[in-house]
Amino acid sequence: MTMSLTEREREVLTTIVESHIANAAPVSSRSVARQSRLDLSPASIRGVMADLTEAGWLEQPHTSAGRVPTKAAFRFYLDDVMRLRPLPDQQKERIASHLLDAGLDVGDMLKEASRILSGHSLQIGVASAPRHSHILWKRIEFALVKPGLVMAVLIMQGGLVFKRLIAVGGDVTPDDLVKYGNCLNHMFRDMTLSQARTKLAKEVQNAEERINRLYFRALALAAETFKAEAEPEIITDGASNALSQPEFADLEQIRDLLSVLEDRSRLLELLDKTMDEFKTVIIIGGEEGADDMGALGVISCPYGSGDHPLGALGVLGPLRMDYAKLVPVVNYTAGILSKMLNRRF
Amino acid sequence: MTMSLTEREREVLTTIVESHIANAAPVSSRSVARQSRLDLSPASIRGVMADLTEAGWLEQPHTSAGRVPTKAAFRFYLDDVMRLRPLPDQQKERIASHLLDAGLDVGDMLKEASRILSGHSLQIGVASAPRHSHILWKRIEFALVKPGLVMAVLIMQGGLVFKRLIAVGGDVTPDDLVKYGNCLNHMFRDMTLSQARTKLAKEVQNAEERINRLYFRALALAAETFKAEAEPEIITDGASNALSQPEFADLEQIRDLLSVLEDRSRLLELLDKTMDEFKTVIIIGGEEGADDMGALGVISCPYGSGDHPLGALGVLGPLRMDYAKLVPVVNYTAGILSKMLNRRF
DNA sequence: TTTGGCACTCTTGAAGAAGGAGCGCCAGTT
DNA sequence: AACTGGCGCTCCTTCTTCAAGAGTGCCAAA
Repeated sequence: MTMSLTEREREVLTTIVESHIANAAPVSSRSVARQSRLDLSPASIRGVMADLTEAGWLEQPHTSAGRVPTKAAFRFYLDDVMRLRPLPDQQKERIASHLLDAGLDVGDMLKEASRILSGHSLQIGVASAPRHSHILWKRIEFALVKPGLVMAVLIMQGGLVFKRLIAVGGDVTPDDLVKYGNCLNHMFRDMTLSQARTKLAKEVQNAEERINRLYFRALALAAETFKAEAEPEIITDGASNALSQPEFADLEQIRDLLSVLEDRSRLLELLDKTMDEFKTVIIIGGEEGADDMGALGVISCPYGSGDHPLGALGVLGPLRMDYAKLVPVVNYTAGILSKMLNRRF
Repeated sequence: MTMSLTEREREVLTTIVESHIANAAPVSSRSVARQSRLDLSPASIRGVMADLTEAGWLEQPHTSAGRVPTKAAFRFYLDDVMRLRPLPDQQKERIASHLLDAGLDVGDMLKEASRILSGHSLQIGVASAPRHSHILWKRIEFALVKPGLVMAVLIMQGGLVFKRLIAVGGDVTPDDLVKYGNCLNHMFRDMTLSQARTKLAKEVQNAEERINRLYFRALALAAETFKAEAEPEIITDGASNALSQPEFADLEQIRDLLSVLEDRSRLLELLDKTMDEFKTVIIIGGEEGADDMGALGVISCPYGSGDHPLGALGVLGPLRMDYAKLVPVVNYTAGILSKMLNRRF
């Protein structure tokens, strides 16, 4: 399976993968003979297919069926063979105009993006909100909702907002709050939220109330603000239309899909993978860290401002997706989204 | 079907509905004879069942199968017969403690509530965020994110927050913003958002920039804030565990469910029904305005502060649910949630 | 009015038969 | 040595048949 393929094997394997992607069915030697550039009879193809099967690139559902590509074959196809089909201008325009209509709010943009992705793929569109590990602290403000109850509003890069209610002593005045805010803003401005969280934890340990009461109080407020688990916000769209795909005739598959869809934190991990590399990544079920996601695949691409990524978006579907078409769709959508975010600074 | 039932028919129909709820299968005359209080032979029961079938209360999947209750029968059972089973104290405690752990944020509470509901029902838990038509304006604040970009934060009753980015002229100063805020707060305080929206529309028409520039500018900002469609925020949980229910062996049913689940605005309409009446309501697929939701049912109960409802929560599942158990669960959860919200004022 | 009995219908599962798709292998051809 | 046509084999799929079982509908007797 690691051994290299002859030119002929390459061609056969590629043909099989593409045919399977197009038809969702096992591929026979006859149809390979017809479709491939090779000018060989089915009998000759059969020989090649037998070799490929033995080497782990193909599988036979049963003795007299055609062959189905294994995950390894998909990986090979994705990495070594696939030529992306450039996105027609018309589609680009449609994507861009829909996305631009979504408004200024990042949440709305992401919703629209996953709707677009699901529409173009007939699969499931997914997107992760800007991650705390990548987004910068701009300003925190506190507002006294009523005596003893403070609303903390953390404004981040790009106008992203995180809010939280905090119970405090009844003696806190609006003036105090302004001071606390200033203090914290001075300390954390332009850190990522994760950095801020770490620094905060250290400072809280060291600070002593007696020495600097203001400082101490401010830290306590910030700590409360951060108390909430960084909620893994993931937006998805199109689960019901994905069910029309033939692979989901099987209940087991549906269950896999829904459980992936509901376990947001797992989905988040997948999307995060892209961000480390800052490029489009395709993850196949069963591979490195993506076990327990059955025969599903994810195309995921980070979006962000200029040189650093904020979150990721992509398409979730069965292994058998039209990657050559969808990767450019995902890329383009991520690109437009990034531009929109950048323009706001 | 509108004609009234004899005592005997009532008893038979009730037995059939309950048996079908418990077993998810057609009910035979034999089992009715065994289960019902009536001391009759299967043959006699058969007569009654034939009558009920003719009158539209029962259906036969095929000639020699037992009978299945129609939607009308469910409606009859729910309205006239069902005795709610009181919730054991132990479960009450579990629900309350989970909900209390969720924190101060309304969004978190609702997430936890729908998780609880799905856990207790093995169906899908749903909840709608406080509706704009029912929630009161407390205070709006504007913050200048950078020149030309304003963040509007609308604080509502109970610390609920709605935020929005607005592009403005570059000459707006923080001082201006404070003034605008004061002006608007004075005008709209303690109105519901819907009322505020209506009033706003009127004022904008009448106001003339020349006469009162401040006033005009403030209104314009508020109008921008409200521009976003009141996004129908619906929280759901448990879609994948609901698939273990026998009714979802059928692909068609699954598709129904997922499409209801994805069309948030339709789901919202359903939940809104409850709020008008301010009591627990059970809606059955195909009934008044709930067509196109197939053979699904919703139990929904409003939550809110004291005398006026804010939103609703409940359980979504197949027609065949254990309503007698679940209605109290939903009620109790809504009650606790309401208490938690009230305590914050 | 109720009930036991019986014929009838329809589902379900198993078992077989026919048809077809596709492979493996081999012997003959290029 | 590489390729190919041909043939037998395997396995899936569909259809049919058959028997068993569940449940009804109806009738005649209690």
